[in-house]
Amino acid sequence: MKVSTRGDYACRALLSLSLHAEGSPTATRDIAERTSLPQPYLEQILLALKGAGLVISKRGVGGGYLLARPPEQIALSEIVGAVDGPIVAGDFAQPHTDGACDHEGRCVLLSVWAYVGDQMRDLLGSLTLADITRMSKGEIPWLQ
Amino acid sequence: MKVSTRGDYACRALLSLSLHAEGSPTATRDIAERTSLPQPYLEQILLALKGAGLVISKRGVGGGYLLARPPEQIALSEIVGAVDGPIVAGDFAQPHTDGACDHEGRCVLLSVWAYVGDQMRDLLGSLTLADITRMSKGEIPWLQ
DNA sequence: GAGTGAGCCGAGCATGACTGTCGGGAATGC
DNA sequence: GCATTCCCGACAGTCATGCTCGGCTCACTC
Repeated sequence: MKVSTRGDYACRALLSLSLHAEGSPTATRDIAERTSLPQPYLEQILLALKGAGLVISKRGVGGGYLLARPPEQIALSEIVGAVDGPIVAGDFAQPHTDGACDHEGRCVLLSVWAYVGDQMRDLLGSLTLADITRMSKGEIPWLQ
Repeated sequence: MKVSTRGDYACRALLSLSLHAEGSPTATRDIAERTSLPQPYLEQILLALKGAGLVISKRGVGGGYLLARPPEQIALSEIVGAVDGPIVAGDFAQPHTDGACDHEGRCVLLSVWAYVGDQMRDLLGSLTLADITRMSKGEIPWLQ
């Protein structure tokens, strides 16, 4: 799956929250400034992240967003999945709901795409927000 | 990257060629019938595959397409790359061409997406047309 | 050399996703 | 009651995708 800019933006926003975690909420505007993302768009994204339970929000003056869990417990797969939909390698119709494969090679390839999607999900699942936070701080080397 | 229906179609077409390899070219119409893909669309795809050097064509009566190489030497990454463009996890602008990272976490995530794209390319590069041909024939088990 | 079967190729088109913007409503705290 | 901030729906512009159509070109055969 190709992660869209939404997925990238979501990760950058959460990374920003992780880098400046001080217990108090961070306003959308501040996140937008720090990451230089378009603020209204970022609002939508944060809303989706809230819906997925990755952040919690606080309204009113002094409100904003907080990570719902420690960064070690937030995988990139969750972030991307929350804003870009399920992580799959190809979104095709389900195979043979009523019988066997009707056309040459169709189902074999569907299984291949499913496998690739699984691998991708595993990979993104093994990377946590804490990991990229440490990378960002230079504490651990970047992925080569 | 999400493989589009084009990528899926391309693989199915080449799989069909691999399954019915008899030395003589196979016409687009026959491939379309066997795979039940829309023929005009399939034409475009085969043209792209030809451009990538994966198939060779023969014009005129009795013409059609042939695999340019034995199936063992055709990786899925090549097929998908030929019709869907380069296999990447996110097609964002190149980072810091003129200096350092300007915005928080941007480059770290770019490196992450690049890494994920590499992993995906490796995975698809390790699967050959011969593999899925054997899977299709039931000679080896499907990927789980 | 005329006809036929096939690949080649460009144009076009409908649909939907993606990337945002905008305006207003609702909650919270001073 | 007022400012601040999240919440939410609508909408618009652009682009990729999936696919069709028509005609050209090449090669083989009779």
